[in-house]
Amino acid sequence: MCPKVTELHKSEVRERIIHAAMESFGQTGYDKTKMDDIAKRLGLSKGTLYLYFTSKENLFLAICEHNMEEGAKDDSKLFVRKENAASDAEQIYDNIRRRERGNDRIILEMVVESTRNPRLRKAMHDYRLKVHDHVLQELRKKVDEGYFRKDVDINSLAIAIVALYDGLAVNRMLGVGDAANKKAWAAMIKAVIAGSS
Amino acid sequence: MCPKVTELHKSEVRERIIHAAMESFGQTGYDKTKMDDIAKRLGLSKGTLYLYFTSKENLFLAICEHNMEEGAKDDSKLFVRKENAASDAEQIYDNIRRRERGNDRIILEMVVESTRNPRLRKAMHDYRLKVHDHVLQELRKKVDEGYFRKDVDINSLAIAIVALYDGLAVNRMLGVGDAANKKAWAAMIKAVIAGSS
Amino acid sequence: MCPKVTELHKSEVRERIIHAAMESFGQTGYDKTKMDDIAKRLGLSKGTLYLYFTSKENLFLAICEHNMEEGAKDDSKLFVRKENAASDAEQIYDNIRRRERGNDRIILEMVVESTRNPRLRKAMHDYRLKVHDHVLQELRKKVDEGYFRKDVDINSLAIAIVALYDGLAVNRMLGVGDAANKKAWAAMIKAVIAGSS
Amino acid sequence: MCPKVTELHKSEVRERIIHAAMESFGQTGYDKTKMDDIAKRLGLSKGTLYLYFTSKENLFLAICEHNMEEGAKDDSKLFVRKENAASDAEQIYDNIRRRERGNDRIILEMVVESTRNPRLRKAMHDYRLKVHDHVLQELRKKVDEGYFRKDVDINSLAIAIVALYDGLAVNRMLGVGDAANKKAWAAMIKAVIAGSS
DNA sequence: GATGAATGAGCATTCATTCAT
DNA sequence: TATGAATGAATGCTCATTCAT
Repeated sequence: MCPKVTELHKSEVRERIIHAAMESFGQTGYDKTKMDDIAKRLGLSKGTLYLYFTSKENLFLAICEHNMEEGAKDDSKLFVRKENAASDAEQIYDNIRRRERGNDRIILEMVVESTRNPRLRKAMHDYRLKVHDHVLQELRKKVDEGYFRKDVDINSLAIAIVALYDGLAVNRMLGVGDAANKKAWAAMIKAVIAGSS
Repeated sequence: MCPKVTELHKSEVRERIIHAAMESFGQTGYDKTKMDDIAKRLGLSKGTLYLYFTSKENLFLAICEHNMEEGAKDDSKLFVRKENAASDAEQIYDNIRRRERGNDRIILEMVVESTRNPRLRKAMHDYRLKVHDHVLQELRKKVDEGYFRKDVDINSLAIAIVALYDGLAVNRMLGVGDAANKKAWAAMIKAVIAGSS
Repeated sequence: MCPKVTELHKSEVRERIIHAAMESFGQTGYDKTKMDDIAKRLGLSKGTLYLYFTSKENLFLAICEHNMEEGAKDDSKLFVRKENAASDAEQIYDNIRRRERGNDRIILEMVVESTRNPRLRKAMHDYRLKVHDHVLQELRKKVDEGYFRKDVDINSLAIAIVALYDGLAVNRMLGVGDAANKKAWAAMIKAVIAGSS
Repeated sequence: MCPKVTELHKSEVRERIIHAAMESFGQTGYDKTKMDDIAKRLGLSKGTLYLYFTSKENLFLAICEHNMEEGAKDDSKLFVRKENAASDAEQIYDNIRRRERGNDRIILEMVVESTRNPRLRKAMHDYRLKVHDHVLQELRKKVDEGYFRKDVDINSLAIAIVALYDGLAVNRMLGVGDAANKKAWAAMIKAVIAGSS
């Protein structure tokens, strides 16, 4: 009778499932996570999950899309001031980290899975291009503002910066401490800025 | 009957299994790969695999160790000449790529899996440190040779360079073309060299 | 609030459910039909079905009983005139067909199910005897009227005629065209009449 | 190493599974029969069934095909002597009954299922035509031998005789005693013979 | 050593049924 | 009365692992 309440409720539950599933998939991995684990985490029954997602795979894909939508909303600045590039860089690192706290593992799984699932592959590839573009715009500003030389290949640099960030995620998963990673990020960014100015 | 022949044979078969399993795991993923797939790839029977490896998991771990031993043997140079840093960098990228041709996916899986398997985690963490160290030595030479300034944080740079490489592997898995990745690598390395000299 | 209206309404809805269920069961089969399918067919909710029938099985049994009540009401003539037995027979075939249009499948299911459900078994067995009896009365008239010889085993003939009709239903389900079935019916009846006169 | 032994064994097990499944499906019905029931009946594990049949449905179809092959092998005479048509007919009824002892239910299920499964539908329709043809040949002989009049529509009669038999199977399932069915069959056949001579 | 038939625990998914609203 | 979200028992199917040959 009151569609709004129902709709609200439905999308709330959907959201809750996505979050629980993200945690489960993140901790246990996609294949080893049982639908029942996710349900129990929520105090729901297995059957309920299937009211919201038609299959385990679709639940996973929904998570991927959710993650990417969250990411796409984000248009935070990358560089702030030239003057103190290093501490600026560290802050950027912290910002990105904070946004995706705890998602490292599931993102890696998404990457691996995307090599086998065309739908996911397209979504992630598109998103990747979007991220590249976002960084590229930031770099372009640096060029426009005269901080970077005009002959710098900012396109390639954008790709590399994103890759650097991803690589540090790999490091974290391998047990490399976050302090060391942050320093590595800052050192690299600093060197790049120095080399590009 | 000659034990040496038998031993030789055993380790040859072991090796073959490892390679077949690497291909299967790489293409299909650890969980989705069936022991039977690997056996068929070799023209062997499932049962035979269990004569060489006590479980699927141990086969996977053997692959990880194998990969890391292969990597550890490698002591190729990273930087050659300062003069043409960019093309030098491109060549390095190609060299690494050639060594691990097709292993991207399985390495990512190894990373993910390592977050859940202590034994694998330790092995990979140790290996990672070894790789960092290898790059660090190369950078130290640059400092010693006077190409890099002494105040450069080569430790962090080493970590970042390795991360950059890993991040480009992620890129490749997401469908970013290898040419773009190579350019990104070269641009970054070039900028770092410029900024560190 | 007027109980009569409510009662009327209740039995109307009950009737509608029975019809929708008959269609669903007929098309999809008892086991493969979901309560939800029936509900949707009626624009009702699943829960409502349970206000009228305590279980899927009871709904099915209600259908069976409904079908048999409908059949029991029927006291149409079987034979009309001796003179034109064949066309008479064809007309009879058409009449029966018209009465149970589209119910072939569900009746077969009812038969099969009756072998497992005592309550249904009894109901259908009783009904069968009633049908046999109905045909028997018709045959008896023929004997009385002198069309059939007195030594004819009309009891067995009645059973056989009903069986013949059922067997043609099986034929229809197997894709034997209705024209061929009708001709078969007519030929048999004609031969029987000829042989019994 | 010894394919014959293996092949023999495999087809023996296949056969055993088919028989066990026929019993289970016959007793419990297709949908209500669990793969586990069939396995237990054989002292096998569920998994083994799947070594021989890729799915429950395919096992069912294999049974159908098996039944029809068995039926197709059969080329027993229908009519023997004109002189004592009735007892002859009773013997025929017994013969058919003996051949398919206990298969009534599963055959009915096959009929019902065939209306939903194209592959099964075609197989059963083809088989039905074969049976019609078989009876037709027998009737043709009667015409040739001069027992039946030439103007008898033996084609339709063939269809009707087969239908009559099927209808009696329905009777049996509804609890009509076999003695009564046999008498019905004999009475009808006798009347037909009388009416066709 | 090698095989591959057999196993059975494990899991995704379905759906009749319930019940709070 | 009617709803439909939630339930959870039920079941088809998979696949790592074992073991008799």
